[in-house]
Amino acid sequence: MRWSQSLIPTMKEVPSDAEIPSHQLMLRAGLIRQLMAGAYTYLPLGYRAIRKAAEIVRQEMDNAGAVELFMPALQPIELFERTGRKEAFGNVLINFPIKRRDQQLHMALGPTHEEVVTDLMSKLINSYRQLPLTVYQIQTKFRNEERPRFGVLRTSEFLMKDAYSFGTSVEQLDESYQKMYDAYCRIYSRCGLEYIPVEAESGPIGGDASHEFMIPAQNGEDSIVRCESCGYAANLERADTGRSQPEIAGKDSSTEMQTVETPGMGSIEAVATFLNIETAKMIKTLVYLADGEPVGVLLRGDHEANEGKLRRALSVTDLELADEETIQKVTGAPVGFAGPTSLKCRFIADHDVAEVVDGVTGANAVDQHLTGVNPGRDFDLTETFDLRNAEEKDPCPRCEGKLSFVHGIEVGHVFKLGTKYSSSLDADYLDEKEQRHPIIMGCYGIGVNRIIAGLAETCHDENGLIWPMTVAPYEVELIPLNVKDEAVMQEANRIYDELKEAGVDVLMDDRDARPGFKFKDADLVGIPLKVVVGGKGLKDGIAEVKWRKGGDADRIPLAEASQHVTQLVRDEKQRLSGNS
RNA sequence: CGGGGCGUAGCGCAGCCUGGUAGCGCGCUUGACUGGGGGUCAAGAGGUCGCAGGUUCAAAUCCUGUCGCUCCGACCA
Repeated sequence: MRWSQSLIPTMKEVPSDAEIPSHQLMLRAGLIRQLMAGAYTYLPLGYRAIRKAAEIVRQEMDNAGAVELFMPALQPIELFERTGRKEAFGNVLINFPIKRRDQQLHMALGPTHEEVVTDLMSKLINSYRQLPLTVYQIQTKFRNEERPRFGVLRTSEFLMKDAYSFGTSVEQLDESYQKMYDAYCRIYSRCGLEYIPVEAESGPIGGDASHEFMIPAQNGEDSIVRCESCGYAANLERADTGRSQPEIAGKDSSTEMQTVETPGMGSIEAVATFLNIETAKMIKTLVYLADGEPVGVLLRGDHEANEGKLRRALSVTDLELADEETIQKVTGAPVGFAGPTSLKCRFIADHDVAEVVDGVTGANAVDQHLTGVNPGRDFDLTETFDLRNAEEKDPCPRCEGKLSFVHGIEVGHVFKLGTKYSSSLDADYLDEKEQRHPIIMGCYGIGVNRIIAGLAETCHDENGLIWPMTVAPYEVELIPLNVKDEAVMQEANRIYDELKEAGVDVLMDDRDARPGFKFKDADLVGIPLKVVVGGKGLKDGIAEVKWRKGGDADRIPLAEASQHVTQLVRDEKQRLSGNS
């Protein structure tokens, strides 16, 4: 492609709306342009990168034995009603009524396709002999994001590869899951991404195993908890801590429990400041509604509740913070003054609560707190749980190590679904004995746009993007320095034709611009290999070949230039693809 | 959904407080020079100041409303 014939609107200045590097660079390098909040056009360069990433995904899916199909983005709302996800998605599900003749139809734009595939399979699968089966598609998904942000990272419309496995047994599911897991690892390495597979919360959907694939990045939305010594890695939502139930520490303390006035101080911060104590001295009491029943949750003042852990500890599916009315009823006080000593409902406590000695907690009365409170003495405490978010330096759940944190961008998620959808949508098969069973499913997603955004976010320097060879919109940028110099153009055109002939994706900057200008644009756009043909080199009969990522230029005789470059491109792609 | 910020030329911004001719840099067009890291000179084009209402002789500027974008937080099968 000749630059002059393409549409590559590079920008020298940083658009004011873009905050994070990937957003700024994708805009500046002419990859994308915004239509509205959460919706972007992929310009020629951006779209080529998307297609390259999608092709890698496609190849690895095919290799893993999945078959590609293509489902409608338009879906009847009834399917979501049957699985209960119209409710679960709520406002995130884009849906609307449309008129067709004298009928009123209600449709949704697919936020994902569990319903549609499961419905499909309920019609196509009858026998265990047809299973296992894994299908996938690469398709646009729609979600009404409450808050689109970070440029292309969180949008209302995005390209996703979603795969679904169908099997007759947990063993088949495990096998499909493992194949997808392995394929994902290959996909991210081939894309030149640094990635971490982490244990993940599978959400209300359930399932006993789930992994997310994360790109470690400063601006990632997710917090990843890691152990350097054993390699344990989990999403903060899911991360266990290696803490165990401690001795109940203060039950023999001689400090007396006392009531103190804390007018208007309904927050941990306010009370701690007022009493001039550490927040770790406080016992925070949160009131939740667990499957409709009020439950008190005790945490140390400086800790955060982890709702996934709470759900598991309480064995409930529905969990939300209680409303003011419930809190008033259970504590006899407005929000902010709850404590365990006279709570009118059951409560559970985190391990660290047991270690608080002479602590401070709510008195279950307006504008009053209690000091000198000791677990086991002033309120019953015999059993404690891991209920809070992991924190830096917590003990690892798997070894003797300590936990540390990194931020990550989620680029993939695999999980075992079980029979949630097959049960509600009647996707059954008959086994050898003519018994009917729901199909056991798994589901596996990859955000294709996020691969691109993740690369932009992590692979760049102060001058611009630096693409890996496998996903780069073009593999080689050919830069004739003076378009008006016939000798230069003759050589450049020859090399351009030869590279194209050899199957190399080459972009030639044939614009009549000054060299410095073209160099700057080349750096911004980040094509991995640059070939410069200019007057100076021409005199010596050479072209300069240089990697975008750095290093000196190689002077290659003009006659060998295209062959040399073709080999470099092949070697680099080979390197990123490993042995496959 | 709660809290902040910003809407003035394609992009980045000034002007608004204290009402009276709409400006700067980059980009764009034409020409000349120039030609190895965003070059120089000259001449140009480009704006319902987000939108609607109000106050005023007069509104980019003051008031009210509204829409959009954005950041922080909540939410995110």
